[in-house]
Amino acid sequence: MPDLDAGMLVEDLRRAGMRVTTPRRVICEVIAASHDEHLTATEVHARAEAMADRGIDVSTVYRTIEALESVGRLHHVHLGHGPAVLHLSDHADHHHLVCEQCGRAQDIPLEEVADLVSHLEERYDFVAAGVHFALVGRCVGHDAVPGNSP
Amino acid sequence: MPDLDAGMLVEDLRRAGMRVTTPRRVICEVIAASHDEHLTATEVHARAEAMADRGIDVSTVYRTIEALESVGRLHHVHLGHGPAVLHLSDHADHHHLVCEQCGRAQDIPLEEVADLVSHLEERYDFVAAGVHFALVGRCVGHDAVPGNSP
DNA sequence: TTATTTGCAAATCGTTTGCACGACT
DNA sequence: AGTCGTGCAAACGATTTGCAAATAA
Repeated sequence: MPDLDAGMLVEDLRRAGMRVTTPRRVICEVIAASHDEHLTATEVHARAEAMADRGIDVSTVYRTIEALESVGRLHHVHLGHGPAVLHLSDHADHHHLVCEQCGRAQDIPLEEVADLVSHLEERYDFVAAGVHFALVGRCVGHDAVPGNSP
Repeated sequence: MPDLDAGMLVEDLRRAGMRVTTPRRVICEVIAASHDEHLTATEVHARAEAMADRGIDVSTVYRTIEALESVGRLHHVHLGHGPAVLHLSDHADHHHLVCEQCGRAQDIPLEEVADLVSHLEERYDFVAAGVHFALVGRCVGHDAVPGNSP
């Protein structure tokens, strides 16, 4: 099941004239299997190394991510502080509520913000990128008066 | 005119039991004078050094930013890729449209998103932090079909 | 005086790059 | 065969930290 998607990613690379190598295949596998998780490059790297017999370099992961992005299959977003997280374009059916305390990102469906986004695009001559929307705050568990941090 | 705000920042630090030093005074000066610009820590550092007679270390800038944040006077947000940008809390009357091409951030007034935000807060048990809202995309000049980057 | 801050230098984290070797097509 | 991708190591920018000397309270 995850294999199907990985194949599509790989195909897209090939179609774009790029080469299909073992590291790339593995990385596509990992990314395809992640579905709507919010993996970071480092996490992809870890899983790829775990999955492959041979070691894979982080730079290769970044370069493959770049390749997949150039083909329009993938996006990376900087939610809140930490590292960037990846999203498959076809899973880009949500936005994020990011907790600045625990860093967790809760997904919110597209429709919730669709009206606002199209309004803003029209009003400000702007083209929103798929998943690149984040509202930062605190989830209830971490609710606190701003400025009263421990 | 910028002096007034700087004084308030400094006062808040003092009130919180923190010490008021020359570097801090200068940094507050710079931040207060920046109003609704989106300064990065590095830019604050540059301006502070330019303004002071003595050199000021970046780490001092970061620590002062942290101090001002702990007092609730300041926030820093990661808009798009690059470094974090600062916002005075009382200038937190806007959100951002961030162009992923040129990195520029256009302000959008609070009211534009107020309804959505309160809706999301209610629906998802979430407390939004003032300015921490960013919609990433491309401004018209940089409009392009995703995946067709040069 | 005495706890805080400072500056400096070094460490960290995420990401990028140069380069010679190895592998797709 | 020739180009493109790889690993490695080193460079990078942003941010953080340890520590001894300087300073506000």
